[in-house]
Amino acid sequence: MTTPMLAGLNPEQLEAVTLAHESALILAGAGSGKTRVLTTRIAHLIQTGQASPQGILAVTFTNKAAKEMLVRLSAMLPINIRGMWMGTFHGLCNRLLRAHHHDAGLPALFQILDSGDQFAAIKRLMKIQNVDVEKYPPKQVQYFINSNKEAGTRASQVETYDSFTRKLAELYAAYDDQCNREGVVDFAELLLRSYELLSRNELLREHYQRRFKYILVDEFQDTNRLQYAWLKLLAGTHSAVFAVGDDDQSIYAFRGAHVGNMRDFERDFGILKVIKLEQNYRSHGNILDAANALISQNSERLGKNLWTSEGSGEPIRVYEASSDQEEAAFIVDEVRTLHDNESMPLSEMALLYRSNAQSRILEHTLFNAGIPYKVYGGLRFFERQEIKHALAYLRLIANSNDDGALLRVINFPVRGIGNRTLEQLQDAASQQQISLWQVATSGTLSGKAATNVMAFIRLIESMRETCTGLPLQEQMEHVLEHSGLAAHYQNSKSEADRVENLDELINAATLFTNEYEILRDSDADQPDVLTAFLTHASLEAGEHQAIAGADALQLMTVHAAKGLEFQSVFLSGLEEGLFPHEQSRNEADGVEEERRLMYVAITRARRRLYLSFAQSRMLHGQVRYGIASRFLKELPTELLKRVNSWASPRYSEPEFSSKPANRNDDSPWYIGQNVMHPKFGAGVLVNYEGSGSDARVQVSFSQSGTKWLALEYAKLVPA
DNA sequence: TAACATTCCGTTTTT
DNA sequence: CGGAATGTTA
Repeated sequence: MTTPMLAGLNPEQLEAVTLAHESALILAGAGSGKTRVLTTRIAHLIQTGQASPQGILAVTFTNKAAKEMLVRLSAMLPINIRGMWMGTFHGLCNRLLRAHHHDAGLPALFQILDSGDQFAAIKRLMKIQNVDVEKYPPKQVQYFINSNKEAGTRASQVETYDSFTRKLAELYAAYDDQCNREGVVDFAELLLRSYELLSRNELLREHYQRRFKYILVDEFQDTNRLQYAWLKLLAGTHSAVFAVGDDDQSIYAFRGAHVGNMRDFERDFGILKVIKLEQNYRSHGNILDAANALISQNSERLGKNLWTSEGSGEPIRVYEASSDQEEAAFIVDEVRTLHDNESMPLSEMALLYRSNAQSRILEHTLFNAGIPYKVYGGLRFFERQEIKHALAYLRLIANSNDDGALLRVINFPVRGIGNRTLEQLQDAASQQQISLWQVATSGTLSGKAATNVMAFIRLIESMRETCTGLPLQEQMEHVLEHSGLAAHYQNSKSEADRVENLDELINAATLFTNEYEILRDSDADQPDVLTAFLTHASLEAGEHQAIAGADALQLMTVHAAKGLEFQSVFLSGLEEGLFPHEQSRNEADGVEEERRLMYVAITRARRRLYLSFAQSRMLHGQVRYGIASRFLKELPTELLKRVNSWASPRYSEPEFSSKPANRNDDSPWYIGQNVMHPKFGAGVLVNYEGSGSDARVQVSFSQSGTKWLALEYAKLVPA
């Protein structure tokens, strides 16, 4: 009685999909069909009548993952999935808080601050309170607030042991007051508020506990403590929680992810059996063997070994470059060869690096070679200045107490409202503990400033009046036109792309409205379309790169590559200090997290993997000399193949000396060596070529620049 | 208020 | 070195 839906699942996948009403931990290795298992289980539960769509809550970490699940699910199930709660933690918390905003102590139209908005709000608060930003960097205050919220700690509960932490706790309290006055919540607040709502309100809690018989969690290793507590609360004692994750791919500890949640889950939910998905459908054997060998060096693993039914494939290619430039040149050459001779699409190749700074030289080299490439990780659509400005007008229409929105646009475009006017407004506002809007409308100001401010107030009010009841895209057009934003950007010649983005924003509004109407039909208690759109803008900031289409090489950090796969992967900068990053050495389990990151990088490759490192690299405007990453030495040598053109045969056995490699065993010269020349003085050896009597070395002299010298003739001595 | 100069800083990042 | 953020001047 196997349904077609279950056909093709391997035994472990099948076991996971068809589990009865019990909580389970699914250890899903990279490329093991995790998303398929999740979606098939949901479909199976519904199809067999074990659950109705409204009895299911599925939570993911990113919007992308949520969307993918939704798409796959609707392809599997003919029926509408209305009533099912599927989304990110933040999205679901938002939904809960909208539905019960009164019980949660929030205004119906509360707005959501993204991290940038939050940062601005904190800086604003500190300025009003005259806090020394040298002593209390706003970034640190933000981190303090967020990590406390993620630990479930309110300002009043923070343990303070000195004047410094007391001040931080004080700022935390003041910040929360400010948010409450303005009717805004930050990301962490969405979760904490939602957690507190459920924990305080027994009726509500029991209602949802009864409703969600089945809870499914994706990327469980990335959950933080608050998210886990939220899940536990929601699950109660009767829900079956299906947690899917991979402890070996936990790479977000630095932002609060707590892998320990996996062990806690086993304990707290009395998990009897952990299902391991270890068959990999992505990579060839050599790549998996390398990944397994590497990750086995970590302690504290739940334990898992990937395998494939496919062959071992090609060896992993290792390239040792003399410099970052040469490394880039090698990669570009190789990319071109793969593309031209083996007709591999550029989009099937990824160029990965540990830190964003590394992309510059790679981009530069690619650009000069005329190879199309696409870098992931820039500004996202809804984070752009012009978009934020436009949305600020809409936010003010929805909620005029949003001081952050008001400050962003009260004088943009310029309306003759300068700093001194704003200071007057701010002083009065903090004095009376009311919003800037309330001060502005109360007639405290006088003179020309008052006239200008009143004109602004009237502008917003007239916009609000006109927009009420209009379709979203018409509201957007009206606001862009009457705020003067459109004209402002049209008049500026250097900002043509901003005009395009604003047009795109109108487009986005139209698209959003169409999708939202369908959703609203199925669920009546959804907010109005404007609030929903503003929420969407905060919670889903959009793609990192707007321009899609043309075949292009994919450039990104290893973090950004998680979840993706490519035919060929180039992993660059495998040097101690860079990967593993030197800062990771000070952190508890820092190197283990870096190793997991390396594991993620390796397992992105389907067929071909290149690992490269450079003996010298330009960093912070200075040449730095590095040695091969320890991670290279942790890979079995029989899986590797050195591909340096100059490598002498004896180096085909990979060997990464702790000292930068000599070319000849009998040569005293190595890259990075300090040398002395009778005429040019002190310098550093940066490159070499040839051998024997033809050997030449490149030396960077501190006084006389960089020169090539024939070793046989130059009177060079080690220094 | 905008253009220009200066200073600071430098892992990874989604919501 | 290069950018972002802050400070200074016309």
